[in-house]
Amino acid sequence: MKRPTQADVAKLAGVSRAVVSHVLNARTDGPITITPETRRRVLAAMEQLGYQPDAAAQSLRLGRTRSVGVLIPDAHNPHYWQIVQGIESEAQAHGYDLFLSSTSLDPDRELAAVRALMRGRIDGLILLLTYRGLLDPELQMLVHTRNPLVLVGGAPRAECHYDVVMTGLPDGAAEMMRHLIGLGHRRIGLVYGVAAPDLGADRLNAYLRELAALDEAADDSLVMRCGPRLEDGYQATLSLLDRAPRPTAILAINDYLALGVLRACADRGLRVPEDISVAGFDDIETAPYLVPALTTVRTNAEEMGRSALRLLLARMQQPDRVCQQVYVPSQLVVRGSTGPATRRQSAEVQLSAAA
Amino acid sequence: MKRPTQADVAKLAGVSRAVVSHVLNARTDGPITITPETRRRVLAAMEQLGYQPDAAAQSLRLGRTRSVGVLIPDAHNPHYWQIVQGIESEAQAHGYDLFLSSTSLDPDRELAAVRALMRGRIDGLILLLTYRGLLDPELQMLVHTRNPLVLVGGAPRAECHYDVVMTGLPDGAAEMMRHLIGLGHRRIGLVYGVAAPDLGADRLNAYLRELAALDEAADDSLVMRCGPRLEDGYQATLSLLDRAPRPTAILAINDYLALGVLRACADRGLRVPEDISVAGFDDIETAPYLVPALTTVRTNAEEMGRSALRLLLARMQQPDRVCQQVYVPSQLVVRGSTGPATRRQSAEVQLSAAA
DNA sequence: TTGAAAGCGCTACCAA
DNA sequence: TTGGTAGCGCTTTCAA
Repeated sequence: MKRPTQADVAKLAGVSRAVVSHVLNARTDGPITITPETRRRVLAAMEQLGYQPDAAAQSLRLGRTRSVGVLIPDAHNPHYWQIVQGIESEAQAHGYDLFLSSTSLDPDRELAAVRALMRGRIDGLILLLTYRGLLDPELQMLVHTRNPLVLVGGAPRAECHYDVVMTGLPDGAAEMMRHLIGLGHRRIGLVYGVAAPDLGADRLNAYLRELAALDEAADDSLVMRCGPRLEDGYQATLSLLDRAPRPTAILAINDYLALGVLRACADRGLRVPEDISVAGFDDIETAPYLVPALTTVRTNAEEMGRSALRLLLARMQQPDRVCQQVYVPSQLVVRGSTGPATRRQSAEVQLSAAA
Repeated sequence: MKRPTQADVAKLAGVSRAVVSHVLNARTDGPITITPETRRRVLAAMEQLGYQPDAAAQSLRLGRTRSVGVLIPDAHNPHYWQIVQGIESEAQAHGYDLFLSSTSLDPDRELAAVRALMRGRIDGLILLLTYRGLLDPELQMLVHTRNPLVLVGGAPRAECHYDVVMTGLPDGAAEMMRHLIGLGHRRIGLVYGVAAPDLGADRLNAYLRELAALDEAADDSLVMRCGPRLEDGYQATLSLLDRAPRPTAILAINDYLALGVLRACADRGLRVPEDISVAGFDDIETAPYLVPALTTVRTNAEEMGRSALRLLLARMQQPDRVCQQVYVPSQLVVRGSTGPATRRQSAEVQLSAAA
């Protein structure tokens, strides 16, 4: 009841194991030639036995596994799943399998994934976002030992130590701020719900810069730092809404948290966008179907995933090539959740402040 | 610049390769004993060289990989990701890695995953939902060749050929129907958006049964069959809403599609739940944060995932054990998206029918 | 208490 | 055109 091996196939077909291997790998390019008849017999024998080459033996022999690992930081946010999907489809297209591991920014889990790489379990690793636990020195060590590695979503940096897929979020966030400011919003809250302090730095910086461009004295008092869970975003928004004067617009660090923001606004009896504007980042698949449809910055998650895998494959084929930073642009998508800051809205704010 | 092997460690520590292996596997149970001093030297050598055992060699030798595969049918629906998360966390807890593959019910991709199992790439396979491509005979063949296999979400069946995690959706769907009927709804639409005809059979049957209990002459004219995409659900709902008389409630086959339903209602100017009630299935994480919060049937996705992995592990340890069907109960969760079918609502229906 | 060696299944080099 | 065979890195049995 054991799995059949090449030897079994060879015996049944009346040839040597080497021939079976050659037939299997279609080694007709070099000096090897197999009689069509022999070939047919071998294939028939494989079919009859239900033979499948053993992956472990192949990996051991060839020194590669045809599989890549992916590490995601937050298994709840659908945005990451979208990136994984891009990676997965591209991997499948190239005949690679995907190892998936989720860390909640847990250094132990990250280390486990890195070890999987170093144990030859996977041929390369894709990290979504930058990690606290996996600091630059460790990453550089990996690269130094010539382990293929791609970072997705890292900020662009002067020195390039490993391949990176960058988002256009910094530009997109600036565009978003100008959109809101253009609508007359001045008190714009930011629900900064991230698992690690600098995971949304790109958007935070754009937010602060655009506000400062408007008013030298702008501060970050409307930035609500909170955790990455939906409930965190919800609670953060509630306390933002209870400020006086109340913000006229709220920006969530991503679309996922924007759901919590919308809920909080509803619970305070505020209509979106008439009473308050709400927007997010990522353009998750459900964003256009929300009521109201969510204004956001599209980051093209699937494309990022595909780019990451392509980068990884290129690195695997050519370990010494100069490292690359691929830029996947983002763009503002205006939908129904943002609208003008009206006079009436300001009046309401005065009232609630007085109350 | 190659990875260090046990031989390198042995040489550096001045012992034989066998000793390294023993130290590595903490083989202190049997007749083997290693001097603490030797042990220390070996560990130091491993540390110094950054030694990691080679996974392929271990798999080849041991005949197992400590990894399991998961096949998901629809990478868009967040419900499946929730199940994957449950599988992943349980797998991690048991030291197993996870191979992920998504098929859009594509038989080729399913076959590829099954082959991965048969090639010894993974120790076991978890299939989310039943498949068109992978019909019973094939599955039984797999089981017959003693390949560990678990199905998640299959309907309960009399003969049990493989381990299954069942949902309580049939009961939950009946409960949901009684909830709507109790609110006075009679014309209840069903947006049946599935990738394969019978993937929602449990809910469809409950729907039809409860309607028939109410009115012998009930038919399925309010069942809108459509694809599994958000846009499909949206379009299906639009045509449902344009019926006269219009349904007073719409049930989506899952929460994901319910988003499309909510959007369609909004686009037709209908308020939920005042003008029309909407509900779904699964209780995806965002369901309580939608506006209005979604009434649904909770299926406990993470628990299903964890159960599936436990079942798989048990099967792997004991290939001959009698096959099991684990039941993960579901329960109705009433939130804001469902409300009474009011008289006014009926009047409106008349009006729109007349118009 | 430690070492030698077989062999897991495969690929690829070399000889015939 | 086909067959013999070394060896990938590891575990484990047996001998010393």
